[in-house]
Amino acid sequence: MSLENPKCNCEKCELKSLFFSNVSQEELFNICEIKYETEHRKGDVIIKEGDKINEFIYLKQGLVKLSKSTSDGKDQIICFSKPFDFVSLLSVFSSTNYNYSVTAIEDSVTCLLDLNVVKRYAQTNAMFAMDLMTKVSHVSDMIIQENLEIKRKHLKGRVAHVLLYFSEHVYNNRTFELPVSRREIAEYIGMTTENVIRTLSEFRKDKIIKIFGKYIEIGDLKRLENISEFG
Amino acid sequence: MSLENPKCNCEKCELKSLFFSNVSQEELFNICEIKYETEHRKGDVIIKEGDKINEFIYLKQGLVKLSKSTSDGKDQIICFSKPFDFVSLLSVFSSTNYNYSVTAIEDSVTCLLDLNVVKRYAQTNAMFAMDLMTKVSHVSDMIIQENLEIKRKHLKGRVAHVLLYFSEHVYNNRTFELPVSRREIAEYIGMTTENVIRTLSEFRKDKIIKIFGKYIEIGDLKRLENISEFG
DNA sequence: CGCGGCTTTGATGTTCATCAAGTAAAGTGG
DNA sequence: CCACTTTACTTGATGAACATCAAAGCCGCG
Repeated sequence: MSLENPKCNCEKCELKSLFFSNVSQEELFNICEIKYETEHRKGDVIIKEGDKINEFIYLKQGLVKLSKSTSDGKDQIICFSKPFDFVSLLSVFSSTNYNYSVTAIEDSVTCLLDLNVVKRYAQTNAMFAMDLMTKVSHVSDMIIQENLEIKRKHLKGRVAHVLLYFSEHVYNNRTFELPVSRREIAEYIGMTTENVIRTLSEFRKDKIIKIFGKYIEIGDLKRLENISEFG
Repeated sequence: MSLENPKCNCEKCELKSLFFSNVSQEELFNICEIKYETEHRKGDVIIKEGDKINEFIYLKQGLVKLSKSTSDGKDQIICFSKPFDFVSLLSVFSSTNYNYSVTAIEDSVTCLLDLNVVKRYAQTNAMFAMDLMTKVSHVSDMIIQENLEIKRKHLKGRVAHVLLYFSEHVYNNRTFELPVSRREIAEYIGMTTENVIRTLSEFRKDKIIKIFGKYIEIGDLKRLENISEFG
């Protein structure tokens, strides 16, 4: 183990403060020693549904989608995930194989650790295990809440919800570039592509949003929030 | 601490083998010392949405539903839970308050442990923490998978799915008593009560099931499975 | 340049929610 | 125990929401 290992800059990584806070400097070095940082272009598949889980992957930079393909060849999008939402965490401790795919929807950087090493540390360092659990629990909860929220809304409310999600939760901006296609929005909210497009056009006609291809500008935030809540 | 404590029969409890396997006999006695076993009648609310989380509750016997009420006063059912599916586990490690309610849909028995004590053990016993995490992770995964499954189906497929769920997953029998009302099925699959009833009636007319009030007998399993998969 | 995928709009039909109205069952208070 | 109220269940009629089908324009890419 070399302290000069160029890969080994984890002690500066934001990850440390998030869930390695109970891992000693020395342990961290050991974990870093076997880590791989990988860059992914928009569209790259990072994890393929069905693959064996051998690693502990987390998203350092970018944006990804979790999805699952149905028996009739279509895709369902489970959620979108930002850095530190630990995309690979979900099945990691309960399955041997991934039961969904992870795809970059923006250029992204992942950090890959050997799962067995992480597990070994978790089995000996209880505080670390607890931090992991809190994270797993929180991420799962978010997904379940979000799904309930979408489920109770109609088409317009769902589309409005997604726009607000990207605007507020991902980009913190009234103007942003949609990282997903209309079809992907449809796959996320469980409606057809055509109806997503029709709804966006309608919002545009009603001057609630402006559309420039992939770019969206929210013009009337209150109305959009109202549609999301009651529409 | 008394070994003759009448409450203290945890060492015989099935729970032990499930996720206290890495807890020593002595630790188990300490945990048992502060446990409360409670009986609930069908319909009783065990956990109320919004309540502070002070305890670690698990289902020892019976059947419950997890639900959440929407802003417009209706209910959404998140999942049904059998013993050892650890109903209170979900939010316990990520929130201070429950964000759903738990209600007995059959006469049930819960076991209540002090959350702080459980947490304290988890923070010192890494193997115990890992077992907990595996459980949390697995339960969450099941809920997410199940929701995706329902989402991709139409009315008939969803109703068929629910019938098969109770028949195969809960009762292991072609004949069973529905533990939920038609309205609750509707709240679970995200359709209206009327349409759930209509679909059940249709299945009856097509001789796929027999209905005697709450009792259901699956007559044509293959057709029901087919409807669940493709209908 | 042409191909495939993404986007858009319109027309049409299906699926489902809503409204209405009635029966059955189950709980409630005298 | 019975009248009363409420809740669950059931069916039909109607209209709204949404999927499907079709056709055309657009854009990026080999």
